[in-house]
Amino acid sequence: MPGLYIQAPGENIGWIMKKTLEDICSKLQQLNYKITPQRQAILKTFINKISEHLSAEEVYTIVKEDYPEIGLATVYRTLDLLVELEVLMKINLGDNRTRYELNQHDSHYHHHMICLNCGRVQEFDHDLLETLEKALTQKTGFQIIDHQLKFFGYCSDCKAAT
Amino acid sequence: MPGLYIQAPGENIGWIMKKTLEDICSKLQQLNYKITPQRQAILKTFINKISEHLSAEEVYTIVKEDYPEIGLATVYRTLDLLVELEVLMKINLGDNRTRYELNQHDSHYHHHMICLNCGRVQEFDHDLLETLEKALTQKTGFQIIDHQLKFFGYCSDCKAAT
DNA sequence: TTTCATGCAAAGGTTTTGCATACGC
DNA sequence: GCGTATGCAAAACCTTTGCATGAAA
Repeated sequence: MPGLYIQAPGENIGWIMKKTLEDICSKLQQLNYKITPQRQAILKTFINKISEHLSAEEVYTIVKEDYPEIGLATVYRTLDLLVELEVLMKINLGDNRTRYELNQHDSHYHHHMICLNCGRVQEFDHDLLETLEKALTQKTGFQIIDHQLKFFGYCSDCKAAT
Repeated sequence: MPGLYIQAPGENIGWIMKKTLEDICSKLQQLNYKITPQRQAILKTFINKISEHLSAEEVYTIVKEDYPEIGLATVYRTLDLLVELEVLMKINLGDNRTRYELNQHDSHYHHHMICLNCGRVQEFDHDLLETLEKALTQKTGFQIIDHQLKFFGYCSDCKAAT
């Protein structure tokens, strides 16, 4: 079976299909974007670091290890492009900088739990929201394409420490 | 009955109790913060503009009308203080700037629907999420204090226009 | 060869900070 | 009067842009 498989964090709800580097590159190619080593290096960063929430600066630092001549502007331009192509999505964790994450079309229900004490970000996948979305569409006529859900609170470790 | 009452936007689910300026000022006073005209002016901005999502610059512009000598740094410092005191909460609408909103403890279930076409932000209150939160706490031990939920899609107007 | 992508540096925008002054209590 | 809050200006960040060069197709 083709594709990289990752396990959903937090709980054992099965396996989620992920795009490979080749899939994304052929998408770029079809749209007449060039496959440069910089773009590949940035893509690899996300594919290797799945379920992280990287800022542009963090991507820059990671990519610089393998590709020291890359410029920060290229990182920003590539991230913008990948968001445009829906390969990545922007998220915000409240620290005044945009963060990026692989856009998992297959795991649409992807939420963050942010600990107010230690700052740890956990993920949680759940499809219960589907009911809420249906009710919302019925009542308001708003057609939902995507969502972002953040829970703020205290993680089990911090709760235990008090 | 004391308190300012506002109607929940989007649908007619009743009236929600809101904090008055006096309530918040007495909270400041109790914590030994000084009641300055600048702080009052900023608070009034949020109380008068309920259900808006103001950036620091927007607050600055509005307050300047009544209080032209105010500085932008004061606005930032006051907003930080009010977030600290849980009078306001930070939200992010994806436009690279922090926005602030009255923290409605009583209407905990407060979500945003952001139109990908026209950028309109509607609000939606719903308590269905309670079930999801309970399931999440049971499974992960994460104690939820607050949440932010964003739906991205197309509002009824934009959907009709296509 | 043509066109697009890159790197650098500068500029733009938002948010924070240092410090002397002003003001609430 | 004491101690905090303010205004101003500068600095610190994050992000975008212009332009000459370099590399992909």
